Amino acid sequence: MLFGMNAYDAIYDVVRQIPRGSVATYGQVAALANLAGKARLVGYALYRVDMTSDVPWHRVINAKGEVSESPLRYGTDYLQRSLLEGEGVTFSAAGKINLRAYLWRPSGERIAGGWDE
DNA sequence: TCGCTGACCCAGG
DNA sequence: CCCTGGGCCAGCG
Repeated sequence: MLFGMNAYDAIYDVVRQIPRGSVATYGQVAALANLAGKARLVGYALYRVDMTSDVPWHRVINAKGEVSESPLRYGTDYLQRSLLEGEGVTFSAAGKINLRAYLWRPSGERIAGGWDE
Protein backbone atom coordinates (compact mmCIF):
# COMPACT_ATOMS: atom_id res chain seq x y z
CA MET A 1 0.00 0.00 0.00
CA LEU A 2 1.38 3.25 -1.10
CA PHE A 3 4.88 1.97 -1.58
CA GLY A 4 6.94 3.39 -4.30
CA MET A 5 6.59 6.80 -2.79
CA ASN A 6 9.79 8.54 -1.96
CA ALA A 7 10.80 9.50 1.54
CA TYR A 8 9.56 13.06 1.26
CA ASP A 9 6.13 12.04 0.05
CA ALA A 10 5.85 9.60 2.93
CA ILE A 11 6.75 12.39 5.31
CA TYR A 12 4.25 14.86 3.88
CA ASP A 13 1.63 12.15 3.97
CA VAL A 14 2.12 11.69 7.70
CA VAL A 15 2.22 15.40 8.42
CA ARG A 16 -1.11 15.84 6.65
CA GLN A 17 -2.63 13.52 9.23
CA ILE A 18 -1.71 15.60 12.24
CA PRO A 19 -4.99 17.01 13.53
CA ARG A 20 -5.66 20.66 14.23
CA GLY A 21 -4.60 21.68 17.70
CA SER A 22 -2.03 18.90 18.01
CA VAL A 23 1.67 18.77 17.31
CA ALA A 24 4.05 15.97 16.38
CA THR A 25 7.81 15.82 16.76
CA TYR A 26 10.23 15.28 13.90
CA GLY A 27 11.19 11.90 15.28
CA GLN A 28 7.58 10.86 15.63
CA VAL A 29 6.79 11.82 12.05
CA ALA A 30 9.86 9.94 10.87
CA ALA A 31 8.80 6.79 12.69
CA LEU A 32 5.27 6.95 11.30
CA ALA A 33 6.66 7.40 7.81
CA ASN A 34 8.67 4.22 8.19
CA LEU A 35 11.82 6.23 8.63
CA ALA A 36 12.55 5.52 12.28
CA GLY A 37 15.74 7.15 13.40
CA LYS A 38 15.79 9.53 10.48
CA ALA A 39 14.23 12.53 12.16
CA ARG A 40 16.70 14.74 10.45
CA LEU A 41 15.26 13.85 7.10
CA VAL A 42 11.93 15.21 8.27
CA GLY A 43 13.59 18.49 9.03
CA TYR A 44 15.10 18.58 5.56
CA ALA A 45 11.73 17.80 4.00
CA LEU A 46 9.95 20.53 5.92
CA TYR A 47 12.65 22.99 5.01
CA ARG A 48 11.57 22.57 1.40
CA VAL A 49 7.81 22.31 1.79
CA ASP A 50 5.84 25.02 0.12
CA MET A 51 4.16 26.92 2.92
CA THR A 52 1.11 27.49 0.79
CA SER A 53 0.60 23.77 0.29
CA ASP A 54 -1.87 21.60 2.15
CA VAL A 55 0.86 20.22 4.38
CA PRO A 56 0.40 21.55 7.93
CA TRP A 57 4.14 21.98 8.42
CA HIS A 58 3.61 24.21 11.45
CA ARG A 59 2.38 21.26 13.52
CA VAL A 60 5.82 19.67 13.56
CA ILE A 61 8.13 20.71 16.38
CA ASN A 62 11.25 19.31 17.96
CA ALA A 63 11.50 16.80 20.78
CA LYS A 64 12.09 19.55 23.31
CA GLY A 65 8.64 20.92 22.65
CA GLU A 66 9.92 24.02 20.95
CA VAL A 67 9.47 25.51 17.52
CA SER A 68 12.75 24.93 15.76
CA GLU A 69 14.10 28.22 14.59
CA SER A 70 16.55 28.83 11.82
CA PRO A 71 18.15 32.06 10.68
CA LEU A 72 17.25 31.01 7.17
CA ARG A 73 13.56 31.07 7.91
CA TYR A 74 13.40 34.63 9.08
CA GLY A 75 9.88 35.45 10.23
CA THR A 76 8.46 32.00 9.69
CA ASP A 77 9.32 30.81 13.16
CA TYR A 78 6.96 33.44 14.46
CA LEU A 79 4.41 32.45 11.83
CA GLN A 80 4.59 28.86 13.02
CA ARG A 81 3.92 29.84 16.59
CA SER A 82 1.15 32.13 15.48
CA LEU A 83 -0.57 29.42 13.48
CA LEU A 84 -0.36 27.02 16.39
CA GLU A 85 -1.77 29.52 18.84
CA GLY A 86 -4.58 30.05 16.37
CA GLU A 87 -5.41 26.36 16.78
CA GLY A 88 -5.43 26.62 20.54
CA VAL A 89 -1.90 25.46 21.29
CA THR A 90 -0.35 27.43 24.13
CA PHE A 91 3.28 28.25 24.81
CA SER A 92 5.03 28.64 28.13
CA ALA A 93 6.88 31.80 28.97
CA ALA A 94 9.99 29.97 27.83
CA GLY A 95 8.40 29.36 24.46
CA LYS A 96 7.75 25.68 25.03
CA ILE A 97 4.71 23.59 24.24
CA ASN A 98 3.46 21.09 26.81
CA LEU A 99 3.86 17.86 24.87
CA ARG A 100 1.84 15.91 27.39
CA ALA A 101 -1.11 18.04 26.46
CA TYR A 102 -0.66 18.66 22.75
CA LEU A 103 1.40 15.80 21.34
CA TRP A 104 -0.49 13.92 18.65
CA ARG A 105 -1.27 10.36 19.63
CA PRO A 106 -2.35 8.48 16.54
CA SER A 107 -4.69 5.72 17.67
CA GLY A 108 -2.42 2.88 16.78
CA GLU A 109 -3.12 2.93 13.10
CA ARG A 110 -3.48 5.22 10.16
CA ILE A 111 -6.47 7.48 10.09
CA ALA A 112 -9.31 5.62 8.42
CA GLY A 113 -11.59 8.16 6.92
CA GLY A 114 -10.50 11.70 6.79
CA TRP A 115 -8.62 13.78 9.16
CA ASP A 116 -9.88 16.52 11.37
CA GLU A 117 -11.73 19.69 10.54
C1' DT B 1 29.97 11.62 -9.15
C1' DC B 2 31.55 14.54 -5.26
C1' DG B 3 30.76 17.76 -1.71
C1' DC B 4 28.11 20.84 0.80
C1' DT B 5 24.15 21.84 3.39
C1' DG B 6 20.17 21.56 6.39
C1' DA B 7 13.13 22.80 10.64
C1' DC B 8 16.68 16.65 14.31
C1' DC B 9 17.50 13.14 18.19
C1' DC B 10 19.59 10.70 21.81
C1' DA B 11 23.01 9.15 25.07
C1' DG B 12 26.86 10.80 27.96
C1' DG B 13 29.47 13.72 30.86
C1' DC C 1 20.84 22.98 31.97
C1' DC C 2 24.83 23.03 28.51
C1' DC C 3 27.98 20.83 25.33
C1' DT C 4 29.78 16.84 22.42
C1' DG C 5 29.74 13.18 19.33
C1' DG C 6 27.57 9.87 16.23
C1' DG C 7 23.72 8.51 13.28
C1' DC C 8 20.61 9.92 9.48
C1' DC C 9 19.68 11.10 3.89
C1' DA C 10 18.05 13.93 -0.33
C1' DG C 11 18.61 17.91 -3.46
C1' DC C 12 21.55 20.98 -6.02
C1' DG C 13 25.28 22.72 -8.23
